[in-house]
Amino acid sequence: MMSWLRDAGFLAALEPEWRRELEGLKPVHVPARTTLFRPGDAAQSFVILLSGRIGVYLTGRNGRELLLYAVSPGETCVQTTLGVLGGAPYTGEAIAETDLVAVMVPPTVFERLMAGSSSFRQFVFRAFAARLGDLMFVLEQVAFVKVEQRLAHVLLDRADASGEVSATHQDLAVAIGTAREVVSRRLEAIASKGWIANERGSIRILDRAALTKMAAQP
Amino acid sequence: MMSWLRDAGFLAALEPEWRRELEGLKPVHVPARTTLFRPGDAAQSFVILLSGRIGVYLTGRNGRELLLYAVSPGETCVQTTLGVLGGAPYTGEAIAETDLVAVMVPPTVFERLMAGSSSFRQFVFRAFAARLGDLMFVLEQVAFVKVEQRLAHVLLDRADASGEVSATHQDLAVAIGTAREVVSRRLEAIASKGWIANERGSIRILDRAALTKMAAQP
DNA sequence: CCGGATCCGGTGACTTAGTCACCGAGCGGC
DNA sequence: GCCGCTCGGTGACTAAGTCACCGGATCCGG
Repeated sequence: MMSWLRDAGFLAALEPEWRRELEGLKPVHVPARTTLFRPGDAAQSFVILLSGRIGVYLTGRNGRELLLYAVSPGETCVQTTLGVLGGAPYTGEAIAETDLVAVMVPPTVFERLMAGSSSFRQFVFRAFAARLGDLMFVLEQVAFVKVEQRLAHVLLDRADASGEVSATHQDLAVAIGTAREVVSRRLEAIASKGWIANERGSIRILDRAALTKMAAQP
Repeated sequence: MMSWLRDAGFLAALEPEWRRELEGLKPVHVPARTTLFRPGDAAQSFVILLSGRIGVYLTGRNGRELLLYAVSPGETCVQTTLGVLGGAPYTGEAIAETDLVAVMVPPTVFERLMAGSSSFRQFVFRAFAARLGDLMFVLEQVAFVKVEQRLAHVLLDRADASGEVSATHQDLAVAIGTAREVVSRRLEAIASKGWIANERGSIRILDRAALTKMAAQP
């Protein structure tokens, strides 16, 4: 049987003596829509995602939600790690958006790897830096950028090759941190300029260039 | 001559053989109001603050600023670390708010300590976790909490024993991520209820209990 | 001690965003 | 076909942010 680590490209530089340590761990499967962590949970392991996608959300007291970042294969859910190693409780809510395959690295193994492998340390720090960057981006958007620009940005970001964005207004509202009604009204305004077309459950982009300009402008 | 490390309580658990490594580093002095890092800077070392205070700010394209967190003695400026170790550019702006004394740990020494000392690793991870927590708090406040509540919160947070808050409206606006005019108007509204008194450059809290309730309510 | 530059705060008018309450159309399952 | 749910639309209102401008307080150099 092939090792998952051999298939995954992201730890290719790992020293051979440490490869074995990781290869011994068996990947776990998780069905879509599972809630992986809730605020206040104490995390138990360092998670490396092999396939699927995890969404990490922040929920306000008013019930509104905000997408913090998505975890893709080869990445790790940093907040859980900090929970284990820094003693902090989990502040976001992680939801499996597809079926998942992931490796759970227990604290003892993690500690050995951090002590022994400089390339593992680099992997971990890069992951931290990337997540912190994601968070800073979201913060900047929410604090300083207008809804219309954030909306244009997320539409471009989520569009497939044909310009189709399959997301409900509610999904988009969570992605940019606003209310559903606001998204509905803005989308209508943009549609009236002929740059997009609204359908039930999806949006079709008609003028990518116009949206790009809209996302960039002050 | 005493070692700075002996005076500082925060790395007391560090193994003796690694203490020497850190004690050899000479603390540097930095005058107040120095800009330590700007967005895009590549950080060169792991910074441990011995005395003074550093403010880390995010600046939007519209010129508005937002206080991300403050670094106190015994803490580290995490973003610079991630810059060194994760290869990410610096996203915030760090300003010395008082005269500073700090130890700059060069990457080579940092790498040795991370490899060899489990208590140093713990120190670093706790620092990361704390900062990530700060960031999540700010994000939640900005995304979901009303200005009036954020304002009450920051006033209580910054008041001295006698209830005096020495900060301009602009300072408060940056602390809660809004515009100066908005702070002025809200403060006036709160003052008209008799809970605070506005003076030039400072606010006196008259009714702590009322503010506390205001900060908590949905 | 004076004059100007700068900092601090106040204000009106307006735009943008968020909230609340409610409705109706589309869609899926039985 | 009917029920119940998701999805989106709307009006009315409040909260927040923006812009332009003003006047008083302070500070500093001469």
